[in-house]
Amino acid sequence: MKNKRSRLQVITEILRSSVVGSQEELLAILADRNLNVTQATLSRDLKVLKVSKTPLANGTYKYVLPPVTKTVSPTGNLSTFTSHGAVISIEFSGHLAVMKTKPGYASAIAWDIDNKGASEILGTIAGDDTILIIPREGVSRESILQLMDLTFSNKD
Amino acid sequence: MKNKRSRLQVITEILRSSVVGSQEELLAILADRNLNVTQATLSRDLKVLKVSKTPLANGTYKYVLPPVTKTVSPTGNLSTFTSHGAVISIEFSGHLAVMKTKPGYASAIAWDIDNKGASEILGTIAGDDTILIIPREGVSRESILQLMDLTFSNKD
DNA sequence: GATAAATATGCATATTTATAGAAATAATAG
DNA sequence: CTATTATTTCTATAAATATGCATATTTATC
Repeated sequence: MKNKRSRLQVITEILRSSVVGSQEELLAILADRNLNVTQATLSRDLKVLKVSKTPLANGTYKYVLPPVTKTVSPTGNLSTFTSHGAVISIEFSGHLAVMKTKPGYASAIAWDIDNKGASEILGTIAGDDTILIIPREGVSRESILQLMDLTFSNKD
Repeated sequence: MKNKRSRLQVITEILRSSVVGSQEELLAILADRNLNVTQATLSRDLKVLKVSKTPLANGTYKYVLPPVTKTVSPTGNLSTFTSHGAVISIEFSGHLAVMKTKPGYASAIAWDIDNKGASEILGTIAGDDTILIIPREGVSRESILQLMDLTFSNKD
């Protein structure tokens, strides 16, 4: 159907922001948003999204999205920092991105990021091997990754 | 029974070393090792172990163990600092935590936090007396506090 | 356009997983 | 030891999830 892509998007948003313990539950939430599908479809959606069901400390369950860690493999057009292999990973939490680098590299790489002059990025803060990247509002994770010349290599 | 502990141990070993796609399957493997339990018990075991079922790229499923939280390094772990009063406070804003320390301590403590290898924490960035702690998505404030060997003095 | 191929969905149902008791086993107190 | 209490496990079953197949919808090809 036309709306599969957007449904998957909505599902990830829901799972990112709330604790959902069963497909029935998620089904209801989707229905609230006028997304009416059956449990069968949902099961398949979750499979596509690689969402896993995991037990929580409080005795309940939660459907969790796969980590958005992209282990780094540079695209054709290499920036200096990715080609040096100094960037280890980038992962998101909320609208923030955290980039891990080799020890000592963070400041240098952060400088590079800042000096791309990309409007998508509001600013960076670097420690020794960690950079906090603060995107502007409304900037997607994908576009940040693209900006960093990173491609996905999600693993199991 | 007396062998619950060891059974859980065996289960983790199995799950660590092979791809198991259903409880029935795991059940059979356990039976091979003369560990005869019912699926009901297994379901509870997996719940205790916080094992999650996640879709694989090849269209099948796999039971995966939770990320290992590394045990503490011999010297200077976090509780040393917290118990000696170098950590002044920790407070949350959104999903971020900000820890205040005695002047000059921040980097050292941040290093300790990083080196706990806790999967709950995406990264830290330290100044002189302030540490920004970025938890992974979906990680509760409580679990961050626990991780820091801190207890609550108030609400949420 | 028409038609073929590919993709997505629902229905019905099989399969899988979780849980409420009851029963068994172990631990503890007197 | 015996009674009491707590754990662990099982049986039976409920609840949740996955999937085969038929149908609808979209996309590609002519």
